[in-house]
Amino acid sequence: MSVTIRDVAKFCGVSVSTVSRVLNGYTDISEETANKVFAAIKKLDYVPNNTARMLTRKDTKIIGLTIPDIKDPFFSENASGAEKLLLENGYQIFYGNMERSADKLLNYLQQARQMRFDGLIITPDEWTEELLDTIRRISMPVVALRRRPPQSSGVPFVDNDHYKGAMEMMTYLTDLGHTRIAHIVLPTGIGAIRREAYRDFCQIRSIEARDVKIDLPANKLDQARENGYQAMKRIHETWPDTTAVFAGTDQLAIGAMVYLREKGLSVPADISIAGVNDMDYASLPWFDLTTMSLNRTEMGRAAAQMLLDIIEERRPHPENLLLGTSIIVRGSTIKYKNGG
Amino acid sequence: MSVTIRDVAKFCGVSVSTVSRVLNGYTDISEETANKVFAAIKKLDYVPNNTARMLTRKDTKIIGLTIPDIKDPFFSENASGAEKLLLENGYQIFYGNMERSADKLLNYLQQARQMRFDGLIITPDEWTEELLDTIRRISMPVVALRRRPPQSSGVPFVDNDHYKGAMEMMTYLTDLGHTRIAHIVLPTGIGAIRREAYRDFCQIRSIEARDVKIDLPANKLDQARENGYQAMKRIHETWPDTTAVFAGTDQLAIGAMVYLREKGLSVPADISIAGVNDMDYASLPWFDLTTMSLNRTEMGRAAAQMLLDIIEERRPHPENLLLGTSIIVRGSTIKYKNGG
DNA sequence: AGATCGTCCGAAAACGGTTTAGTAAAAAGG
DNA sequence: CCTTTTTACTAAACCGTTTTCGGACGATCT
Repeated sequence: MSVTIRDVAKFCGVSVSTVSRVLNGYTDISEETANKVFAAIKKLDYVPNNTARMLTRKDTKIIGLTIPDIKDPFFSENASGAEKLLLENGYQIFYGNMERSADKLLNYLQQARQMRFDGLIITPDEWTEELLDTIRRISMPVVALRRRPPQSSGVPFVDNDHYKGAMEMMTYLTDLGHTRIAHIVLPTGIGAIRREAYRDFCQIRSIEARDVKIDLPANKLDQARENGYQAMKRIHETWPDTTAVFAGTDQLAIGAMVYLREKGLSVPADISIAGVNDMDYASLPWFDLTTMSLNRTEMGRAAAQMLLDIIEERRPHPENLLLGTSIIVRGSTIKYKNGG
Repeated sequence: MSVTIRDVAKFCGVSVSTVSRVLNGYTDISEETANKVFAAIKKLDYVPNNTARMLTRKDTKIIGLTIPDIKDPFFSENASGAEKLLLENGYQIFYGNMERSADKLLNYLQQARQMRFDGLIITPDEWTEELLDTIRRISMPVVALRRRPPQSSGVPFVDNDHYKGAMEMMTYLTDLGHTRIAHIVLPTGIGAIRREAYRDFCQIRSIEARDVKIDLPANKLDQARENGYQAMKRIHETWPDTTAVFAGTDQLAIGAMVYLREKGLSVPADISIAGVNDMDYASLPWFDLTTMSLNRTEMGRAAAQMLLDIIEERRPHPENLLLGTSIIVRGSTIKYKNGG
């Protein structure tokens, strides 16, 4: 069919192993032979068959990277951060789009095993027993992104420090003078962590905790805006004197804004709103949204670095990594004005 | 290292070829043997080595899918449409994130060749000679998405019918009574097609063509909003009596709205605005954007179908495919009111 | 001159599957 | 009862690389 290493060898009258050596940059080759081989390769338009190469070598230089939902730009940025570092280190990336399905993930892990990937970066929506079991069985380096695995699993992971971030946001809001602050909680592990921070904060400052949890399963978060709307409605009906809302997502924040707009309330004059993520349209003048910004690409990069460290055995048991977040202050939050 | 087909064979006292046959569903196997083999596979937790399998077979059941920019949700939806169909047909998808770089694409094609993919769906930003040459050399089925290749290339492609869609949009706007309609042109092939439609339309209806082209290279379209702003500025300064704007993208449309907002002009009272794509936030009440909606997932699906047809030789030379678009009417466009 | 040492290269054995060709035993046909 | 066909399986070649081991040959040392 296509031209093989044997053709190249024959063409320039050397052995197959010599050609292989040249290709892999061995030094025990005379310059003359090397040149002959390179010329032949170009002439015959020879391209090594990677599947054959993978078969003999123990490594494949492929690492798998799962994306929970390819339509969500957040994950895309995660991915591109990881990709960059991996490419620089000579690895190929095999993306897997999970579409928020646990089965797809399980299936992807099997594929990864069949193809003998060198490692995996995964972002499961949930850590089930079955998942942990599969990870154990495929016996390949895995690092987790954005969803903390059980400690017992031994899977290292990287995420933003949502606890600290939420604390900072709450500090910022109270510094503005707000004391009646509601919180819209995502139905995910991250949501839980931020709620913990929120409640801890409320307790420390002795202010009332007003959190509302989105009641959607984690695999349907794409209707975030509608949920923000509903959550804001509940907040407004339950605690009408709320002066600030910390939403678990910019999407939720904007959903909340839609509700307020309908009710004729204005942001930030009547109520301050903050989100999380710094999505690209958060800065539009209509929203001008104060938000807790996460290190999107940096996270992916860090996870990739951690994985490489494991694969190339620079570190046997890397610890978990929590990246810092920052508050981006925009116009949707202002000082609390008594009776204003 | 890990358990191979030979281990399975030994374990249940049959030959390697028998196990292979069982795995591949051959019928000349007694039920008894088959069961023994399946049991052994489960017991030993055997997983076939896909790289070895790929080496002997001529097909790999892998198809490559390039994404120009993983951060752009438009392409993501393309991809997920294609992915669905391909998975259903037993293919794995190997995504390639091009980050708008022609070099990355070239490199990806080389990889595809080394790994012996069965086929490729690509969305190049530009059709260069080098690209065409590489496609020719890798000799594998390719279909193009969203960027029309030169006819001579023989590469089939699928896209939305932008010419027809633009015509429809212009018809819609003139039906509303507008005659001074500006058009913001994308600096891509698609932009050119729509401009052609726009100009043809203007000529037919004897109205003035007012098109402004974004002067950004195709690989920097992420600043679309800023460009929409600038384009609207130019329109407003050049033709202050413009009553409607057809923007090449929702992003551009929103950028235009930002400008108008700054100038104290209101949409749609002072000027009607329409976009293209029906991005998820187009429906937000602040924008409520009339838009030309494209078949995002359907496109990907169609391209995948076309590729499968070629690979499985159902069709030797598929023609190009142009999908229909539709106008989604929202509040950003209204009837032209003379002196209103 | 013989022993020792580098340098450059080749033969052959993997790697883990698939597939072709063939065979022994059982069933069917005459 | 002998031949043909079918059934259920196996041996071995093959896919295209990498890698180990060793060999030839010229240079250097004693």
